[in-house]
Amino acid sequence: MTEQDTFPRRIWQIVAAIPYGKVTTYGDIARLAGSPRAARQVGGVLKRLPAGSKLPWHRVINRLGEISLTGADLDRQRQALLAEGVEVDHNGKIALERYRWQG
DNA sequence: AAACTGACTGTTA
DNA sequence: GTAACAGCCAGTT
Repeated sequence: MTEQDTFPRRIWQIVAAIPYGKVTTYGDIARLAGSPRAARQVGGVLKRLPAGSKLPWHRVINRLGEISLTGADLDRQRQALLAEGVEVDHNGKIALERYRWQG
């Protein structure tokens, strides 16, 4: 097996496992990936996703239950979440206790 | 190799 | 409720 075990690959695998209609946080993904202090790097991986990726990156939000993106990007993520039934207010705030995914 | 960057988080005030 | 700071650590220059 020539498969490498790189940080981005672990992140991609975890994000791919977030169920439809659920969300999780950067910190939780980092913890599941085995680098509990690498929440920032999780954001870095998602930011650099290959164009055309089918990963549900929009299901990842911050620990306060808010979308971390701004401007047009925030709006895109909000629309993607609304489209799968996640309630997001106009500021990008989500009821984390209600939609949180526990891997 | 070294410096810089940042889709984060916890603490402090 | 806000804002400022300091750790954090993998990717990019």
